Amino acid sequence: MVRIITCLYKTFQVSLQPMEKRVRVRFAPSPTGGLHMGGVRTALFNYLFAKKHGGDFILRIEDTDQTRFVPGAEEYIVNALKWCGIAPNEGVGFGDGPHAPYRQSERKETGIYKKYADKLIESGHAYYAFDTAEELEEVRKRMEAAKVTSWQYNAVTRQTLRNSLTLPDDEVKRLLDGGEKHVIRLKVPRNEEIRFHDIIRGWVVVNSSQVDDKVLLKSDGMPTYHLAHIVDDIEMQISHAVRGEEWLPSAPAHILIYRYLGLESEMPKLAHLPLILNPDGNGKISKREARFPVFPLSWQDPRESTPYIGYRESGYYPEAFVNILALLGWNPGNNQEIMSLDEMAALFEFERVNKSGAKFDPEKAKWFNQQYLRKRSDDELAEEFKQILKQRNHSRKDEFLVEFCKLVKEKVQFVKEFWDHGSYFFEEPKLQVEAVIAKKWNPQSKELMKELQTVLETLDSWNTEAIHAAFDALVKEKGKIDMQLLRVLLTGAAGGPHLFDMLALLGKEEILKRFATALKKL
RNA sequence: GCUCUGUUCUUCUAAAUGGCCAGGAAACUGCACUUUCACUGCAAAAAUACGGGUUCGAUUCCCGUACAGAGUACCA
Repeated sequence: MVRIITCLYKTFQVSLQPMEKRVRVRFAPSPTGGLHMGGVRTALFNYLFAKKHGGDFILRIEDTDQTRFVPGAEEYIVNALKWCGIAPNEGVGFGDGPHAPYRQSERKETGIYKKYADKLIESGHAYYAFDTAEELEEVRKRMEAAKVTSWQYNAVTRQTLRNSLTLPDDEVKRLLDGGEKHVIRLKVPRNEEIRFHDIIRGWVVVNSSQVDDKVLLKSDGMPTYHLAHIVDDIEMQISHAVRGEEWLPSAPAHILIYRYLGLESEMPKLAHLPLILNPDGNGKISKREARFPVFPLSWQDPRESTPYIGYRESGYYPEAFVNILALLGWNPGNNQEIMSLDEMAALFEFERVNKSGAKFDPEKAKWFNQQYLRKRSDDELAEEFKQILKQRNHSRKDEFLVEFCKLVKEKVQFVKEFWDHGSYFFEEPKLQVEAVIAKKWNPQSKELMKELQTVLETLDSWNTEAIHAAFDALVKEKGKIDMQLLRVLLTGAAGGPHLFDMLALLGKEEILKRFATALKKL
């Protein structure tokens, strides 16, 4: 009877977990390069979830692979999260906290991972393996030649390899004492059904025959991800492990580790996020081929010569960037698309995260930025545009810039585009004989323009209404004046803001000067 | 190859535990407003991968096929 109850309990353990556990989530990247948008989204979902439940959001650096360490990557990650406005409240770069250190390489020094690995050895759920990486490589090659497609170190094959399960005890002891290089592997049962629940995907069942005897502790003494993240999640009292879909296949191994450690009841709930896919073609986003930014901030890989441009440098607002990311795989259930972090957090839940991967649409991303740009006041935009103007060695009075932004605002998606759409407000227009002029320029229109010039010259007050009135009066007297021709003459552009507004802003002196040069040139 | 996970308009997606003409957004097209471009408004077009079941009824449940993604390391 007790057995049955225990068995039932084990089966439903996950769902019987107390719900009151404080929400503590972590983002745990490895510093192997710049953090790309997929990683940022994982961080974002963690952040939103923590925020919604008033929990903690932790940044842990998983730097257990010394060979892949990239200088600057960690700092980049910290800066990226800050720029996005989703700063963790605990962890590397964010003031640490009660569970310091938060870098696995430093945590390793405390012996914590070894302790857990030894525990598994003691309970008979892990063993020492002395096969070198080269030897195993050799085996794999041989098996491949023999048409065995995926050879694994597992319940069957470990019986023919050099490990503490096949070697005599005294031999094992001798090797260990002699400092022989070895790893510690998880002893995965041969044929056992492993069930686990994912908040996003529901129940997943995998047979243990599909999971290999994962290395837990490497020969250099470092833990692998599999061991390290579990130890840390337990030690840091993580309530929900939120990570990318690429971890789903190894989740069964993780369940086993928790189970063998006797920690299944303390195991964090799992949520595997869908991937962000490339807009054209298939597959995940590749930083090399993408025709849109992949990184939040520009990233210069020390191993490569050309930097990758970031969203920030492309002119995206962090609010827009984060908003785009949030809606890739999640939606609030209503039709709202533009949301602040606070609004998103209030609405966020994993149950509303999609199971399938989402293709990223760069065009819609721009639209998002445009929405946020429009929310800015003309004053704010002027302030932002001032920087860009400065780079071009121009400056204007604030009042001019505010008015300029007001006129051009509706045409742009990015602040930097103010320049593209209105450079002629700051520089002399380039008067090329383009199609418009070629078609419309003749002695008659030239005469009209001259007349207009004279009329404007005598104008006392210079504002939209006065210019408009003067213009109308002239049209009444002399006939129709081609607005587009006039525009091209004065700006060099075929389109733009309302003509009279533009004249008013540019000022009488400047307009008359432009009339003069245009008439002289043509 | 094997394992796992997916599959609603071109794209992101909605439609609590099966039930009104499958909804919204981006893009595209048209119209209106602008003596321009844009903005805005309106309109149009556009989907349940395929084949079987279960059911009075399936986007929703089950099976198969196809396609896609991920994993298959002493990497994370």
